[in-house]
Amino acid sequence: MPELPEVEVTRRGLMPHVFGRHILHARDHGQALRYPYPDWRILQGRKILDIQRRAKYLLFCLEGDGRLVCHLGMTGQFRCLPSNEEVAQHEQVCLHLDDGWSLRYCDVRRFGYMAFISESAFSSHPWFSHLGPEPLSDAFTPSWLIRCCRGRRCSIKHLVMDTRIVVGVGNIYASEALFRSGIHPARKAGDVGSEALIRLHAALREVLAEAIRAGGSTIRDFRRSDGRPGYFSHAFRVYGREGEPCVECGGVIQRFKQDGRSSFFCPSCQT
DNA sequence: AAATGAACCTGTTTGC
DNA sequence: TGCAAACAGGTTCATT
Repeated sequence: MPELPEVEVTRRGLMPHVFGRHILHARDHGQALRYPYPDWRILQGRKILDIQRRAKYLLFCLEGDGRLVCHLGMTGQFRCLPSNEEVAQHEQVCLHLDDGWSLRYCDVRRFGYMAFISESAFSSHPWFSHLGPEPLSDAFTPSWLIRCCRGRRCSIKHLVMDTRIVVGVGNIYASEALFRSGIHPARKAGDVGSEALIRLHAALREVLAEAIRAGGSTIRDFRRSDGRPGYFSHAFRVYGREGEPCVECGGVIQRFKQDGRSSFFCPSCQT
């Protein structure tokens, strides 16, 4: 489900609830996520100093050493509920806080995962050691994107979804950014000219930033931590719009299968 | 090196 | 109406 904007919106929504709170205790409800759970005892009594985001990971930074790292997979979401409220639908993990509220991790498909990672192990951890730049940071530059594309025969869509190139871009925002920059998703990355790549670089930042401002995209499952949906799905120009008219030229948006998932594009605006 | 497919799960939508 | 197939926003692993 969640691409960078949805994870960032979740992070911002959770911050006021958890900042400075101590974790009384944490537990799971027995159903496994993608990987085994951490030993919850390590969180007991710890103070939450910050929530950071790297790529699509949420990082709960704790007083003392280490962070609780969470990935939402396809359908994961965090909710804040009063501790005396019963287990939420599809709730997998509950962190009880010291103010009578608790943080519930809910995940229908259970593709998400969590781990406790100490500071010393963090940067060399396989989930983090090969990640490319954050798309909204200064580290992500047009020239970096151009260099990454040089000589590459994979499709441009595949390339922008490769976390070694740039993080946080999934199927929706890749499609939207390629539309905005007028590039066909199946074009070979090495064949895309630098002017188009400069447009793509700008479009990626634009579309991600706009989506964060709109509270993310809710297609079906995504909810912010307060339960509200995200509104960016109304701003989709190609994603999920097969057969509908292009907002630019009035042509018909098409869909095709690429890397096992749907790609949407306008055949006259994207070449 | 790079492309493809399967796997992890459940729920919803689509088509016959 | 009922049932089966297809599909869903992510990542990793194995196979061509």
